[in-house]
Amino acid sequence: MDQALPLYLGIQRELEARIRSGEWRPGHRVPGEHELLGHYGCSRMTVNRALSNLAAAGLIVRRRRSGSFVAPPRAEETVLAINDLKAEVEARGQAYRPDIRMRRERPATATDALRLGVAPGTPILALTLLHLADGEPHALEERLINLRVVPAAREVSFRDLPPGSWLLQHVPWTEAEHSIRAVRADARIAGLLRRRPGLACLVIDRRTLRAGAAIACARLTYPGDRHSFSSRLGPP
Amino acid sequence: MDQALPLYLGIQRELEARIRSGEWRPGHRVPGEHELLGHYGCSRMTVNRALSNLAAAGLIVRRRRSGSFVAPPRAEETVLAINDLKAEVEARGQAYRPDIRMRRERPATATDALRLGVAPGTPILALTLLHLADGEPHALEERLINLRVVPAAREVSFRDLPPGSWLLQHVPWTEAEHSIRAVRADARIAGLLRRRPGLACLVIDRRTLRAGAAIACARLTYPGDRHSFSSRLGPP
DNA sequence: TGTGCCATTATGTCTAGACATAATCAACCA
DNA sequence: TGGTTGATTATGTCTAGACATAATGGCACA
Repeated sequence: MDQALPLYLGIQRELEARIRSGEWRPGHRVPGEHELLGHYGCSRMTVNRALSNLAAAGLIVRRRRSGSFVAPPRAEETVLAINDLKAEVEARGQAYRPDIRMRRERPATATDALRLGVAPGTPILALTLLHLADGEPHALEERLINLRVVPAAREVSFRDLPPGSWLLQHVPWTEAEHSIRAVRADARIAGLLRRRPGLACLVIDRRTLRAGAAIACARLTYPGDRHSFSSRLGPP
Repeated sequence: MDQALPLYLGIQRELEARIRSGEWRPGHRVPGEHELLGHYGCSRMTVNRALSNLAAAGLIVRRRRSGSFVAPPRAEETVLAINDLKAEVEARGQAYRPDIRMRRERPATATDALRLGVAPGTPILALTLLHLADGEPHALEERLINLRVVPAAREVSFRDLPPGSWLLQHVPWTEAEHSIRAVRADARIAGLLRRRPGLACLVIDRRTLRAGAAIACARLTYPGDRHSFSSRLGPP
């Protein structure tokens, strides 16, 4: 009963099941290509593809002359999908509106330079804006854009499309750095978010680069009483 | 000057560069297999591999009869590598010691059942422990283990190997759920972490499952003044 | 007793074909 | 005009070979 499942995928899943179930523990020797092609009666390219995919997924380690072995368990990883904020709010069924509180074009100060990772004096665009969901502050964004890399940002109002979404659509990035931490809202942050000072907030710092050059950075501050990030990992 | 770079990888990188640089925008038609094999003078399997890899990486979308196209930009994703805490502390060059503050075997209460996702009454092991780095509280862990799935946990002291590391090594998981948020430390949490109440803390809830059955869940509370999670995404 | 070299082995890459499948377009017939 | 059919096209999978490469172990030679 061939249910149109490609042969290489069938082999791949069968091996994967044995590893995930714990039947084959880390370090266990996986049958080699010759054993598998004998078992399944297919060509070497086909079992090679199955094994290569498992190796690419980090489930096995392949070594010449020795064979393939179940890889040690990988460190647990959380994948946080951070959509742009417009999509994030609209996904919750709320009306989105950005509220630009500050917009300034200037040479990078020492602080800017440190945050963005450019030389002081580099022309930048600094923005502070509130992301409103049904009129209520959803998050505060403090953004710096490197105008040397993205001069076109000078001409954009960001009144409809927030800078995160705009950049995502106009400037491809190759690397991104993130850091997530918890802080207490100081008076300024609390005022902007219309909360009491001292509220615990989730702060995400993101810096995107292309070919080593900093494109932009953003600090997103979410009121902790309103927000959490969730994710689910594993085979769908 | 062939620097031993496999042909398929060379093609793959060349195409990838054009996409990442923005030269080919989303929706742009990527040269098909026949065009590429004419250009590179290699067989179809080789260019197919390059294109398949790009499709697997989400950079292009392949459609029969139509061709291959640059994929729309993916939503930004943050990958948080959450190592087990012992490794996390030792990576910082500090001495790690777990301090078990509570350990109780009991049928799941209504609260437990909700957190872990099992039926009330299911036998569980509840643990509260402090992860100490050089004697200072690094994080608080409140863990529930489903003894129906992992009965062996009954016999483990967790005094050397904390439960997170033990489970990682002994029970393979297939799915994991995470949620990250910021909260203010209440009196109990603050006392355990030896901080002032009201401190902003990062709270990570993690639930691991195998084949739909809950294995364990953990709530990790990090004092916000000591900790942040970082990650870097992109080609190595 | 080393030490360098060679044969063995398993994986890594690649070729030149093959048939299958899905989507699309155009021609055809009602 | 509208729906059906068939040809075309690009991708998807697969085969049976090939040579390359890295690691290992043993053998021979000094």
